[in-house]
Amino acid sequence: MTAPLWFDLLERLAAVLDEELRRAGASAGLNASQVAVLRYLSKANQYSNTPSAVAAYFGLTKGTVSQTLLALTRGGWLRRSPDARDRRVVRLALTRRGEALIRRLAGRIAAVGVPEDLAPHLERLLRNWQQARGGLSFGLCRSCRYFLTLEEDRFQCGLTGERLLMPQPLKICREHAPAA
Amino acid sequence: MTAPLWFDLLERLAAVLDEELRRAGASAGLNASQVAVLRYLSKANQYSNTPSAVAAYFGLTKGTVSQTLLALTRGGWLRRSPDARDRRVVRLALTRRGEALIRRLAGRIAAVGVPEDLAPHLERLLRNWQQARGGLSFGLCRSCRYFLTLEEDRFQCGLTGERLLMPQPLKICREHAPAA
DNA sequence: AATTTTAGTATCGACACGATACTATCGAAA
DNA sequence: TTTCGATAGTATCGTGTCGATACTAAAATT
Repeated sequence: MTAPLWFDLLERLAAVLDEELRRAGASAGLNASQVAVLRYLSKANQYSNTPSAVAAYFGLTKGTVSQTLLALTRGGWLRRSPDARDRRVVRLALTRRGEALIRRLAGRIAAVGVPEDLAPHLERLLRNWQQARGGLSFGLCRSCRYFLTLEEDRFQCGLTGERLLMPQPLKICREHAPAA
Repeated sequence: MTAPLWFDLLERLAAVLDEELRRAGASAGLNASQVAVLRYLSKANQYSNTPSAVAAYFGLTKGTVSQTLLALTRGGWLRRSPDARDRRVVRLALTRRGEALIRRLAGRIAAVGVPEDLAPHLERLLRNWQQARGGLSFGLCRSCRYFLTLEEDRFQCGLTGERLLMPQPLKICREHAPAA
């Protein structure tokens, strides 16, 4: 029993990605995990910018994530604020420093020339794999089964009923459900 | 400046992969990094089963890798043996326990149904990215510029001149050079 | 023979990670 | 409305990762 070729290639890509994250954080004294968490939070929508969402995204325990968030907050990369409606919840947002770091990383990545039609293939792989594993999809809000377009530039979440303001539809949602 | 979509998808795939590795090692008391190293060594050819090759593959320092290999050796997952020709070199090989663990992981992955034409896309992405970064490719021996087929089932490395016995051509090589 | 390069180990400190135990808040049921 | 369970999060401990630095030994070069 040997693993399929796509898995071997993905492993190699993951190693390269990890090295990229490590390099991006090195000058700032951050490690790859910390940079990965900042990246996630820079893309998380209003339902997904909490410690438990981070834990679910990376498949880690709340305790582990709590530690990483503590380090990032101490370093001034992250800001924590209490949720207005549910006082158990902590909202996480990047500071200006954090955003600048993520932008620098994005700039380096954007320089990599890549075939046009790649993204759909990666999406298919991700969907199939997640379906086989039965986890959450963490897809883009806009691509969700519950995403509603009321009019031009007016959107709503069919699950919570809340209005979605603009960059939210382009972000990651922990409640994301793929189209049926 | 925002990162391209393929990078976001790859990040998510890497998180899922990491979770898979963590799960595979959990019952054996191994973490994701340790499982990743075992996976690499299960695929490394005769030029690539050494501590420095592991370090280069993952973009880590020799010291870091040395620690991980120590833990794996202590746990009986890995066997170390001196190289005959170069006495500085340590050769690494999985023990039967180590191979069994990797086989179990491969079995779970093989159950994931994936589109047929995926691998070429991943390969293109990997080549482009690595070219942009200027690192080693760690491709399959068989796909190397220096790989020679003498006759049916007789192969040779054009770089070292050595004969390559069979499963070597199917494995990863640290000296791999993509076809021009 | 002297020097440089390469392969690898040893040790330290910061942090990741899971496990366990804990607090606080929310929500539902009696 | 009290009780009870579920949920969000933190605290602490032990093992291991990781980079930095310093080191040994063998090979390659001059």
